[in-house]
Amino acid sequence: MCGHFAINYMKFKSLIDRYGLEIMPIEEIENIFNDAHYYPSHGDSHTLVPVVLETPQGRALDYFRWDIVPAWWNKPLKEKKFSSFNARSESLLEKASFKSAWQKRKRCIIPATCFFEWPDKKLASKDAERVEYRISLADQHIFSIAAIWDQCMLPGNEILKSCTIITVDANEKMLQIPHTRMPVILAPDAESAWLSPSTPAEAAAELLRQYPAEQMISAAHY
DNA sequence: CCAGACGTTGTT
DNA sequence: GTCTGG
DNA sequence: CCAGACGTTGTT
DNA sequence: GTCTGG
Repeated sequence: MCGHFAINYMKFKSLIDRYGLEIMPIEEIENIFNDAHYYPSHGDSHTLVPVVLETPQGRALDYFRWDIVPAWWNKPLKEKKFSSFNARSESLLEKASFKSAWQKRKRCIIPATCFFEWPDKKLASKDAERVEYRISLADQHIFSIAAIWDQCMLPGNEILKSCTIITVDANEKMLQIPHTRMPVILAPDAESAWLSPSTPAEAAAELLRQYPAEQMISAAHY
C-alpha cells in the first residue's frame, strides 16, 4: 500500500532539471507550493498531486486528482465508493478501473522525496505498532513513483484527469517494517521508456519491479 | 443470466 | 465499458 | 484487520 | 480451524 507520500518544496523547484521539463505551469507551482516545506498527499483525500508526463508538445508537469477515476465514470464523484489510490501491478490488465488506462499507455510519474508506511498490524511486534516509517532513497533525492492516469467526463461536461500509484510486493527493506506492499519506484534509466507513448504496455510491465532494498532508507517518523 | 460493481490494505 | 457475484 | 461464513450453477 | 468479504 502507498497512501501517503511527500515532496520537499525546495527540491520541488529542481523538478525542472530533474525531469527535463519542456512545459510547466509556473503559476500553479507558485500558488500551490508557495510556503510549504512539504507537499504531503493522502490517497483518500482526493487531492491534486504533481505528475510528469509526455505530451505531444513535450515533457510536462501537471496536477491530477489522486485517486484515479476511470474513463467510464459519469456520475457525481461523491458517488464513487471504491478505492483506487493504488493499483496492483498484478491487476492492471484485469481490473475495470485500470485496464483501459493501461492499454492506452496513459503512464506518468509522480515525483516524490519520501513516502510513508505503517507497520502491518498483524505482523508487527507490539512495540512497533504505533510508529509510522518514512522511506527515502540513498541514491536519489527526488525519485519517480510509477503511476497511470485517465480522464473522464463528469456531469456538467467537466473533464477530470486523475492518477493512481502502482504497487508491487514488498522487498526485504519494507518487510522489516513490516509491510507487505510498496509503490513501484522507477530507476532513473527506466523513466524515459516508462513515459514514452511508444513503449507498449508489455514492455512497460517489465519496469514494474521492486526497488533495490539496499538503496532504501527507512526511519521512524514521529 | 443480468444486476451491480468497478479497489487496496489491513492505522491512507 | 467490462467484470463479477449471486 | 476481523467478523462471519464454511456450497453450487449460471436459461433446469 | 481456515477462508473470505467488507
